[in-house]
Amino acid sequence: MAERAVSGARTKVTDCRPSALVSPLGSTEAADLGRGFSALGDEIRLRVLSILAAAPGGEVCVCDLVGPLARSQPTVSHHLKVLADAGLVHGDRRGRWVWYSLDQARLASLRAALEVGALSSRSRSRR
Amino acid sequence: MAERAVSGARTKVTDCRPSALVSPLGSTEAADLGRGFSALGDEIRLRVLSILAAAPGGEVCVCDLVGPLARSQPTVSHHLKVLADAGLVHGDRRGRWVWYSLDQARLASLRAALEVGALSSRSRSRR
DNA sequence: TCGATGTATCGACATCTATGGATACTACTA
DNA sequence: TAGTAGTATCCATAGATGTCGATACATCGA
Repeated sequence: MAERAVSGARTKVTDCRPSALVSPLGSTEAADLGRGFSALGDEIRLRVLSILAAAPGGEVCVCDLVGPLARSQPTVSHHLKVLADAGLVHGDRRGRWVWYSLDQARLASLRAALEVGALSSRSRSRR
Repeated sequence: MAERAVSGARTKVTDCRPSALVSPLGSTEAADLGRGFSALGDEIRLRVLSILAAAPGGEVCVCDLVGPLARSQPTVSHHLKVLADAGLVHGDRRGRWVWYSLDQARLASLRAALEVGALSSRSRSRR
């Protein structure tokens, strides 16, 4: 492989073959994290989470999201489903309304995954 | 609006109008975070970050990614561009090779954004 | 300068996703 | 039992995205 320059100067290199570099993040875990971050990768959904986080009691009725988000009710419902499927929020029906709240554990696990240490080693401390 | 049940019992409610609930996360910031998380929302790209994080010296040559990721060279290049555009990695050409490394500050800022406190209040501590 | 090698870009394609209107479902109320 | 209101699902559509072969670009060595 192309050896790293240990201190500025490169060692003599003639080829660059795929090395024994083993990804410390397995496909399964990467896929799970990917689903979580993918759900976070949308402005509307981030604003939903933000509203939930800021709400007194930590929960918000769907009817209180449609207005601030400036999206149709079906679209808001769709985003809530994406967030729920990703494990980031949880809906609780009470009568006609459904109240959504954050899943802080899931949020914390995604946050933890962004630590360089977590990215590079999953050997121990499986969150 | 549909008032929250303060302690189990709901107060009498007759309607549910959009409230003065103001999203504490502005559209601009949400869009920027969204770009970051969107880049993280892919298995291949997460594995790239993982490999970078685990690499001695914190950097890896593109040629050492194609094999482990089991994707074509153009595809790997595409993903690296997505990560770079999102500010998550940085490429450095040295001769024929390009070495990529993590942008740990960007990673940290995304991680910080996932704290419930950060989600709910951006008033102070603008990271 | 020419050939070889590593990387990025282009082009095309299949798939995924955000969006919202129409509508079904659920629960409250008269 | 209707009628009403809040939410979810269905459907269609436009745009975004992942993938890779072909090819252009950049750099090194002869």
